[in-house]
Amino acid sequence: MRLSKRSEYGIRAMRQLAAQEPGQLISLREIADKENIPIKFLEQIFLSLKNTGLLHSKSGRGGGYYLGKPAGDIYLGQIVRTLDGPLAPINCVSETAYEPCDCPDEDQCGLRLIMLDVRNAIAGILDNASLADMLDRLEK
Amino acid sequence: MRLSKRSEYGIRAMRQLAAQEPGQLISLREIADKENIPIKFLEQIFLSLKNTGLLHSKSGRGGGYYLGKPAGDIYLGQIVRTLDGPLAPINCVSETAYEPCDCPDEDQCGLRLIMLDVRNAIAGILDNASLADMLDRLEK
DNA sequence: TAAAACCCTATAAAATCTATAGGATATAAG
DNA sequence: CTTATATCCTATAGATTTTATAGGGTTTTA
Repeated sequence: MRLSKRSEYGIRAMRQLAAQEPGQLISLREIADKENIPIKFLEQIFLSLKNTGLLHSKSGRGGGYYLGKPAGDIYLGQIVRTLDGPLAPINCVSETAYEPCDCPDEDQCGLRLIMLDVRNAIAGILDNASLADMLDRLEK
Repeated sequence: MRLSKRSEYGIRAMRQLAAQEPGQLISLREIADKENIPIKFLEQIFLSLKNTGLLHSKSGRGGGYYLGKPAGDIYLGQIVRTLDGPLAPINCVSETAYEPCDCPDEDQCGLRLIMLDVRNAIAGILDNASLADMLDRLEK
């Protein structure tokens, strides 16, 4: 039930961007240094986040990254799904990557129903926790 | 956020035992056949479950496995922790494998607080879902 | 035109997960 | 008392995933 380094790094990096004035750029190097993340690994992570629109960038000298949406509209669930794949513990309870399992009746499989609860609980938290929320909790 | 095959197999196998009359033995072979689990892999899984007391066994001809406790007292949380390790997404929110992270103040780290919610949600479900509950849900 | 930044793909290195192998030990039946 | 059947236990192979690095290309600004 682990959060990968990939996601952890991604979230921490996004938090740096969220703490910035909206639209303000930060370079990869600066974020990697501040958060102690291997820079080339973070580059890959940012590439994925760009592809799903959570991040924008500006190339060239003086360039950098900035959030694709207001920090209040970026939820950890989106970040984790982008970087780690589905939140669901097993595919037969996934919203984004559903695949049938081979139990005879999915609606009567106790294991599946419990894992569905787990999925819903995880998604309920991560899909309601925005980067802005994360910063707020920090300030309290 | 995935449940390993190891845990899935373990839970499914334990469910077979839970469906039995209390104290009734089933052999490894029979369970592996019924649940379509590689027998030698299941053997390893059972070894771990025996070590944590969730399973007992009887050697020799006519031997087999049976639950170490009533099905109502064996919770999925225990099985998953035994087979997959801690439920927590990151170690700094783990009850069973706590390790400090390197944020300056853990009580003010928004990421940690959210992951703590996630851990508590997962544990809240899996530590309250027994094998007996799982069978009940099946019958409804 | 040179420096600094992002862009993108490939690959290496490490770790983890899944599965198999094989012999040791225990028990019951014949 | 021997054989068949089962668990016990450790080692290791094979596959996959995760983490990290490499390296060259493109864009932009000074």
